[in-house]
Amino acid sequence: MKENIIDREIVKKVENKTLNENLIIDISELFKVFADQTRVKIINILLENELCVNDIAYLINSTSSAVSHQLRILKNARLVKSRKIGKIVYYELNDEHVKILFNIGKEHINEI
Amino acid sequence: MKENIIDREIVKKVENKTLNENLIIDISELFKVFADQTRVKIINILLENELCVNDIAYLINSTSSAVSHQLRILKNARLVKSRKIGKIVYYELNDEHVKILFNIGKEHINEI
DNA sequence: TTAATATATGAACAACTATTCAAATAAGAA
DNA sequence: TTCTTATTTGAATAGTTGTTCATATATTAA
Repeated sequence: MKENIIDREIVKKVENKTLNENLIIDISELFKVFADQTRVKIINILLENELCVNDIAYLINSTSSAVSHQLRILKNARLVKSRKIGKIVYYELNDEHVKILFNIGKEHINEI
Repeated sequence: MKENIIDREIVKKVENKTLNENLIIDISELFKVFADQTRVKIINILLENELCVNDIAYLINSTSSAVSHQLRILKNARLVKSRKIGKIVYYELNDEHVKILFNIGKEHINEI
């Protein structure tokens, strides 16, 4: 498992600033949520409007079941929040981080 | 597949601003690269120093083979670049977007 | 009450992916 | 040359995950 060290000085320097394991896990878990076409499509159409499950499904050409599953994942990650009016559930983005991450991702793509 | 439309007015409004399919795919592909603990660990230790494969493997307690596989994925996504000196290959982050995405991800975690 | 609609949920399946292992390169040392 | 080291690579395996399907729940209308 452990490999030989090539440059001991740099390794020691870096060792002192490594983030703790749990933060690394949390960060990768957050990005996992963005790592799916369906969820990115949902985030994209929610950028400026709240929408209900059926309309989301219609707009991304999917089923309400598939969308509902993905909305649960987005909600668990605190990326969307919802409010219920009668039998309709409206979803919207939870905060600015979502938009910022989405837009920086888009920037990176455009500059490749 | 197609669901009923609940709010036709909003749906029409949103339909006119949907990003094209390819951009959505590219964005989700980009975030997929961040969606793995090993790759996030690699990005984390490369934030301030370039490092060779063996030292990366040592620092994240992995093998050079596993790291090499992941570095290839990071390189294909243009998130890292490398230079070779003798038999040693040094990897560093490719641009500021990587750091920005990483840090915004971290911010989001800290505010949850 | 019954019927229809919107959403949520659990299980099963198929597709994807990270790691391991073995082997192959590539470069320097002996 | 041969040996050792650093890195890469391909195949196999195990674990993960998104969609589908059937069903359940919740709300409104009739």
